[in-house]
Amino acid sequence: MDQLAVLRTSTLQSVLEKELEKAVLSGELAPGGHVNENALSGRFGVSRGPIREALRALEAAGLVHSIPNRGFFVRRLDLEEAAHIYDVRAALFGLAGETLATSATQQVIAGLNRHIADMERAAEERDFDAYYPLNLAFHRFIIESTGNPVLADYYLDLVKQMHLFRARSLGPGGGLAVSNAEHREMVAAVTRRDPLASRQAFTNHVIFAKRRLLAAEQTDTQAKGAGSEGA
Amino acid sequence: MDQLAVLRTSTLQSVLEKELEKAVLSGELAPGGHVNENALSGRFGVSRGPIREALRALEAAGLVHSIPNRGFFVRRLDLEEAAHIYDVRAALFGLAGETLATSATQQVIAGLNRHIADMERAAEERDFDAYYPLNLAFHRFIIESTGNPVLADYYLDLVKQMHLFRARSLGPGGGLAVSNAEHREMVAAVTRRDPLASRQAFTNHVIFAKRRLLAAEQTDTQAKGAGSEGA
DNA sequence: AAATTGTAGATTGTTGACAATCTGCAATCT
DNA sequence: AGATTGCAGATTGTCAACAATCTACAATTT
Repeated sequence: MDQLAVLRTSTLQSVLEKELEKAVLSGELAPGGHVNENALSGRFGVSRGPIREALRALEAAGLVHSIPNRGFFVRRLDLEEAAHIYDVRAALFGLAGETLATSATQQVIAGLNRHIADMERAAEERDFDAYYPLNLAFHRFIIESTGNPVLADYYLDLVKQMHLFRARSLGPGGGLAVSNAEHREMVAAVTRRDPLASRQAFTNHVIFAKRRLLAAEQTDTQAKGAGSEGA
Repeated sequence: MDQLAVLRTSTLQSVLEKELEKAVLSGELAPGGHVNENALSGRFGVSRGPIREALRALEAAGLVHSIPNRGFFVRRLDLEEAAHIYDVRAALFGLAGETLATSATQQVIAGLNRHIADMERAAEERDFDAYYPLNLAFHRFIIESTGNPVLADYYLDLVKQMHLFRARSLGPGGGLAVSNAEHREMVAAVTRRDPLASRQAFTNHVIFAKRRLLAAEQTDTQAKGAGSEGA
């Protein structure tokens, strides 16, 4: 029974798309780099047709772009584009906050608190490797709890695109404890059933992340050449 | 010189995509209907390969969807999906309003007023056929004046998807004078350089349109239920 | 007569091949 | 020497054909 459902959704096309997306997001296909159709064709054991279809889909998702007669290239984000993405993300996340404050079930609120507890534990233990995926899961849980698939699709798309930015500045160096304080304020507003405050808290959470990125980038370009950050 | 630039961007792929999009949005390919690849192949004089690539792009844009071994179908929106789209559109339009209030040049503000004047003239003359494209142009001008291409892309995409909703309820019957009052409030807030009020006015403009649609749909289904209930 | 099975036609999914274009390098010219 | 031209290899854009799958209708069975 389950196998049938899997087969019906897990078609070659969707598998290819996921696989190519993984290759792009993992950095295996370097940002700005050229995508060789033949190489992919050989690697996945399919002809170029399906590969090109999958690449068209990734193009629409903003992960690659194509130049006529030159082929596909992995998209590379500069700081300006990253800032634009953050602004749109902030607006969408604000909508998520407003929506949750008006319509979240007790179950969802419990879920939010559970996620926060997980993250706080990781933060206390200084477990940076664990924190990042937890944070991602938290955002994903939020956006999918809104019950608005359009919102979820667009938001997750933006998060994906963000991975194409050269520096992952928001990673370990970012504000870990800061972030958690923001998280608590978000959940508090939702629990309080205050749509306006919730929207603001959710929007701010992304805007603050944007500012942290811009600030880090600023100091980075000032001291260009010195990558003294502990990797 | 200009010709070269045209050739460089106007590739077969992009032309096909635009042409297919037009066919979908004009209703020539009926919502919910099956898309026959062979027919399109013959009609445009190209093989199925490029057609399928273009369809994959339209799929990512939410205009068609595919079912394995059955092919592509023109997407059909139900009321719930339309409502979700409106909510996201409202959030994005709100961001546009906030952005314009903080960073619009005098030139942009002049442009806004010019658009509004055009629409008011059409409204006074009860020229409904002229009003609709003017309104579209107004929205397009706004979203492109923000200087945020990510925002513009996503917003225009949502507007496109909206065309797939069965009823164009917001057309002539909608609030024409009402809409214009909202427009004036939007531009006033931008001119006043009030980001908060501007965001609210822009968001409301879309939310009110959503409510008008829902209300129209409500009375529509009531009337249907009272009458003959067959199809 | 209703349901089931089988078959023919149509449609999609995928492939391999060919023409057009681009890239990099060597040979040529000023 | 430096710049230009021409060629060879690689890569993309497109096509036509084949296999797999689906749909619709007729024949068969109960």
